[in-house]
Amino acid sequence: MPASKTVSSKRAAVIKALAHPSRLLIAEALMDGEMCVCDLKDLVGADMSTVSKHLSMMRQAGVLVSDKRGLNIYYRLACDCLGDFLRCLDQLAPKKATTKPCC
Amino acid sequence: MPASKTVSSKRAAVIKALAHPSRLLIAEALMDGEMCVCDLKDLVGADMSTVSKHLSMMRQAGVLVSDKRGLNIYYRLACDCLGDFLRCLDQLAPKKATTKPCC
DNA sequence: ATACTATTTGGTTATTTTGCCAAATACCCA
DNA sequence: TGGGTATTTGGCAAAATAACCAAATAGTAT
Repeated sequence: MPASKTVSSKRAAVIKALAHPSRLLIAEALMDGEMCVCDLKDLVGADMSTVSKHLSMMRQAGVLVSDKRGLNIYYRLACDCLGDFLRCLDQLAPKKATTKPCC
Repeated sequence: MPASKTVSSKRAAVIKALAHPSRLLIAEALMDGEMCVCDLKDLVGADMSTVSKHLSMMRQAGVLVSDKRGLNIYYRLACDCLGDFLRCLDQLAPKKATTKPCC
C-alpha cells in the first residue's frame, strides 16, 4: 500500500522536527526523562531564544509535550519509539563523497 | 548515556535525508522493493534532475543503495527499520497552531 | 565508432531555515 | 503591587535548501 503524497508530507513534517543536530540532541536527552528549557539551553549551548524556538517547533509537530510546574516549563518526548529507530540508523554507513578517485 | 553533539549531528544528517515530502515518498515506495529512477520520477512528479538529486543525497546519507542493471539504476532501502518508525510517528497528534484563542 | 537512453551535474533563482538580539509575556513570591 | 525569573515572540541577516533548465556523462546497442 503506497503512501499518498499527503501522508508523506505529514510524516515528513514530523521527521523534520528531528532533523537538526540541536533538535535531535534535545530529543536524545529527553529519552532519559523530562528537562526544563534552561537545562536544555545548557545542553545545546545556544541562545535561549533559539532553543525555545526549536522546542516550540518540536511541540507543534507533536514530538514533544510540555508541562509547566513552578517557574519552569518541562518538556518530554511524546513517544518512545525514537531509541529503536536511532539504533537502526546507527548501523547505516554513509557513502563516501567521492565515487571516482580524487583529482 | 547522553549522546554527544557529534553523534547527534551524524544521526541528524541521516534523518534529514528522510525529512522531505518527496524523499519520504521515495523511501516509502522503496519499502515495497527497488525501483529505477524513471519510475521514481513518475511517482514524485518532479523534474528528473530534482529526483536524481534527492536520490543522490539519500544514498550519500546511507539511507539508500543503488545498483545499475542494463540501462537503469535501481535504488533500494539500506535498512528496513523505517516501517516501524513511521507507524509510531503516525500515532502522534500535531498540536494546534493557536494556543490562545484567535484575535 | 555513432546514436540513443538513463542518469547525473552545473548553475541560477526563489524560498525556507537558523540564530542572535531585543523586547514582550507569564507567572511566582515577597 | 512590584520585582524577579523563566520562557516566548518579533525582527532581521546569514546560511542552507529546493526546483528548474541546460548541458554533461556513462553505458548500451546498432
